[in-house]
Amino acid sequence: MPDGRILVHFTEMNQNEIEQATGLSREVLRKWELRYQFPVPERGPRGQRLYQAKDLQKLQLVKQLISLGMRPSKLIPLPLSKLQALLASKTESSGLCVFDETAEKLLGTLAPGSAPGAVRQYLAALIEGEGLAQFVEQRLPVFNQAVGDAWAAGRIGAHAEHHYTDAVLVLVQSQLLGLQPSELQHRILLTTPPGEVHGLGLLGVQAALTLRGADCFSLGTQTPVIDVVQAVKDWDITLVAISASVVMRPDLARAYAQALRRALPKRCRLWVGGQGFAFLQTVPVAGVKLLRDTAQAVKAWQKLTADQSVR
Amino acid sequence: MPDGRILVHFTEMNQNEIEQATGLSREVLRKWELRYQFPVPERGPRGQRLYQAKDLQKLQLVKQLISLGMRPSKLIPLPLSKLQALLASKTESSGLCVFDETAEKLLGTLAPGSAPGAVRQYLAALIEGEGLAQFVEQRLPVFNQAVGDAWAAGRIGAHAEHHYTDAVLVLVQSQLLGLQPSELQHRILLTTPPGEVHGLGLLGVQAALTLRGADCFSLGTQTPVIDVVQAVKDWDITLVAISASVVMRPDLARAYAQALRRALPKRCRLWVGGQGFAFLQTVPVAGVKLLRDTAQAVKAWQKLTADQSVR
DNA sequence: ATACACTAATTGTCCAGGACGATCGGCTGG
DNA sequence: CCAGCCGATCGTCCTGGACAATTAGTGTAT
Repeated sequence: MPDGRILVHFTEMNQNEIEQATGLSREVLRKWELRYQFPVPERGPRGQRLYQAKDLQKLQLVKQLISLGMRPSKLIPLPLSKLQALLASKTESSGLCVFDETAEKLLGTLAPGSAPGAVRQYLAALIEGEGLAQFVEQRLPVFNQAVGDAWAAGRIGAHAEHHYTDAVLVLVQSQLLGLQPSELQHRILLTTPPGEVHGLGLLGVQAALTLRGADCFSLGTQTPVIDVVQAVKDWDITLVAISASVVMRPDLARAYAQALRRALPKRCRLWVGGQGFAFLQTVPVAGVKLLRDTAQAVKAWQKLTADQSVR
Repeated sequence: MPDGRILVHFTEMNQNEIEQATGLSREVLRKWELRYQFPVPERGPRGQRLYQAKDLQKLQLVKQLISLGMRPSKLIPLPLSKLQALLASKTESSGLCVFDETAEKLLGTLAPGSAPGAVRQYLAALIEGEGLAQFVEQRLPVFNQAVGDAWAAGRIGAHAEHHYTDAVLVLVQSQLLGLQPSELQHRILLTTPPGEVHGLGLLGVQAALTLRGADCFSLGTQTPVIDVVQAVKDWDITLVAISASVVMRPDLARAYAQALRRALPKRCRLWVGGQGFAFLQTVPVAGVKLLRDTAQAVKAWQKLTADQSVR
């Protein structure tokens, strides 16, 4: 039985590693060090910062709380225990934690100590039982939220989240393989902005639309504007769908949407979705359609195809 | 018919965009500007650098040539045409360009102007015809190389490469779905270092080993050391396989391997492969096994299981 | 008391210029 | 022809400062 807390093997990490582990840039960490005296790293022989593994957890907690709307200056002076308490109260109060029996079972298959193949088995059984459409539109959004929350709350590790992602991807994609598009007036291109590694939201849309006969092509995650544009020109794409999760910084998401809209041909539609684009609801960008969830995407797709058939 | 060269829509990009499009960091670009007077960006109202789209191609070319072993100071002063000529001669002379009829056909399905679904159809037919094992071990390495070269030579766009990756991933993964592991003495964890986005090499190994009864789990790409360690503890992994492509910087690859070896339990084996780890052949790291290709991985796996059965 | 405008503090990003270690290339002597 | 040395190259990290954008706080008018 692993105890899940054996990180003490290496006590020092250079800023490259800390950047990868926390998602906080060098520059931000340096400013924090100057302004709040945390984290104060050791120094190597040439004066390089050597961050200590013991600071890692606090940094991760602080980052999560910031993404929940709190301010760095209030958070960083707090001790670890306070931060954990804060996070717990925040995740509960915000109604984010969904109470769903199926989702709870899923989290059980991801919890430390469970077999690594359990998730896939569980998901496969679920798809088998209720069908892909039901799974993609009803279950998947709840599951994704639940897994994200469980990770944020520390209930499951980052590796478990990746493992869940992998399982969903494999299962859903293989189900989609056999389907033939019936609606040939549109070609849909799907991807996420650079920096956004979460592709599951997109997968949900792809599955839902493919089930309704759409002709979808995925570029995977993190496609620069310029490559999206190339693909659109090359393949005569008529609809681009972009997804971004909460972890995407809103200003970067907005910049991406604007740059893309500017660079795409006018006749190509641009749909964006996911919590990373939620801000568009208050401040829309011309020519960019915001979709709150998979269901809305399906609706929009049905409307689109209906309109075009009439003509 | 798209002409593939319509990038003039937006002429200025901030350093965030240029970083994503070229893969060159802010700092490197600034040093180049100081040392070689290229690229010299426009400046925004606050003095920020606004890189021009016209410099993009040259930067990409220079980067490719550097990765082929040339020096920046020799390359950057050259005009675009010289760089293109250099790249052409380099890719030809280095024997990298494989002459393989099947690979040529594959590239045909990826070339500008061809239908976006063609790759998947072609690959599916190939797998159907010759079986997964043959495809994974014989075709895939050649294909990956060919696609990578074609991208480097500008024959296909970055989007086409992503599309190829997506197609292979979906097809192979769905084929693997039905297989049950028969060799239960080892659990294998597969991933790539942070910064390495190419997961196809790994997929090849995963497929080859799964076909031989191994129990493989993929964490996707770009897993920080700390998360790999967590997964190993959590799931009682006994073998970790890491892959890195040419684009991975050797020093970072080495640092990753060393950090991982240090942090992993002793009883957990560590295998690395791909061109990104080729340098290990001359300067090995203790406790890290280098595998040149999928075939060698298969061999090592067979040896491992044979040894263990004897006991 | 509530709404609103306006000022002050916070915070992330960018800039300039410098230092340094690792690597590369060429030169020299054997 | 080759090993070893030395200078040039090149990417990374450092410091310290400026600034815009956002947020928080204060005061005023209705």
